[in-house]
Amino acid sequence: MSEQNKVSLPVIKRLPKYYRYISTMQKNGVVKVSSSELARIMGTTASQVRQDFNCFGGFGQQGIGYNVNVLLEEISRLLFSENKLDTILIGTGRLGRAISGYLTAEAQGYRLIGVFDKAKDEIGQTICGTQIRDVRELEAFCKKNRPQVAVLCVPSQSARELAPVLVELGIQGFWNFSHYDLSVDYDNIIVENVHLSDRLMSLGYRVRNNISKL
Amino acid sequence: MSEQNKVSLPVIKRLPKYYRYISTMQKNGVVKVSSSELARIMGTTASQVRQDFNCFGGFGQQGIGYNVNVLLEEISRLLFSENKLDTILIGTGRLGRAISGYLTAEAQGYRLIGVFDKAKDEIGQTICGTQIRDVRELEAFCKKNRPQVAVLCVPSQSARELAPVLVELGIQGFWNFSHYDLSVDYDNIIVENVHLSDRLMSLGYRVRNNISKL
DNA sequence: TAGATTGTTAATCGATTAACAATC
DNA sequence: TAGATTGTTAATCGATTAACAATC
Repeated sequence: MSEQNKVSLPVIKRLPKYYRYISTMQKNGVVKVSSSELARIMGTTASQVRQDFNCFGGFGQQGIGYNVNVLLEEISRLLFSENKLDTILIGTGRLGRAISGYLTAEAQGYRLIGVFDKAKDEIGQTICGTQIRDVRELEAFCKKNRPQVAVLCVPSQSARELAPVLVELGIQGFWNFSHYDLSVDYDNIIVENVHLSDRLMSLGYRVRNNISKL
Repeated sequence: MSEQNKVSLPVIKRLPKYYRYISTMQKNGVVKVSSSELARIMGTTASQVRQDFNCFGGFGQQGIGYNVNVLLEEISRLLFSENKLDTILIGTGRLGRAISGYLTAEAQGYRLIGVFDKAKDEIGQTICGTQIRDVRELEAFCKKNRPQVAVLCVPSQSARELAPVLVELGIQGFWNFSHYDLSVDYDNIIVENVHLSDRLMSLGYRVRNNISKL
């Protein structure tokens, strides 16, 4: 995979956006699109569109443009995969429940195989068809089922305690909703942080100071 | 406020992180910190810390470092404000409920003044002490109460329909959980997008291609 | 062939990092 | 005064944008 070295994080983070827009186009029966048209719709530049696609070898035809079906197929191939990522979720509070619903019902490329909490009254309940397990079973469960991804919907102190255990158990990627910054303490793991409170704070700053331009 | 022009978006997005770390320090009784120590703890560089703080005029003392109390006070002053932002939330599905709980209980600087849904069986229910209103009352409610921020926890089609109405009603900032890209269609509004599915897709790409480094 | 549009190289822009003078 | 550490200017780095040759 010499592919990956050329691809910067900003490009990777834009892939889902391309996926969204191109999916819609396909649904609407659009057959072909040029980089400039796509850029116009997405609010970016034609240069960026072409640069981005060329990180992965280039999906277009000179003089013609991009075939929507081909484009969607290539981007789907990049983002998804036949072998889904086995995923566990820890913390079944309101947010945890919302996220497990999403993971079960909508998320492509993931399979939610276990849900954990430490609260006695949560354990045993079923959410989205999965029974909530005692977090004390986590280690045994992971050793047996080898999940690759962990979703953390717990307070930051719990996240801090869970992190070394989960890393040790072979978790490669974290979807982190806690305030704890995993990436500061661990180098070789992959983390997507969703620090909701951070986003809300910077929104507030921007609203009060009227900073709209990205 | 000549302050604001010098401050780039990356800096603004880092403010909450500073706030988190410095709050913890204060709780732990730390009195003084240097840019290099703070950088070490936060996983960044001393240069960046000093540059960031100096966007706002500089909070430190040459030769000494930064006083934790002063630092926290200054950053709090930037992020929060005595006059809270009046906020409405639309969409009371699982995610909407989780977010309204968060807005009511934990979020600083915001006041949740209205919650809306279109489903008959949701309307009239109470979540976190707020009664769910019919989305058809939205216009009248906004004209009367003038909220500044709207939280969108609805599907993208609903978001697309709501956006022009809300902008017209004077909403300045959006916390957008839908897949619809508000910022493409509207220029002068402030949007914090939380595209959960996007983040999950890019996490998957990174896990499968083992791209950990930020 | 002429027009269109990509793939790719070059130029620009902005953010991060390094260096250092100011000063506590 | 010497040591430490900021504030601030300069250098570097990386990402975005522009330009253009290749080619359908």
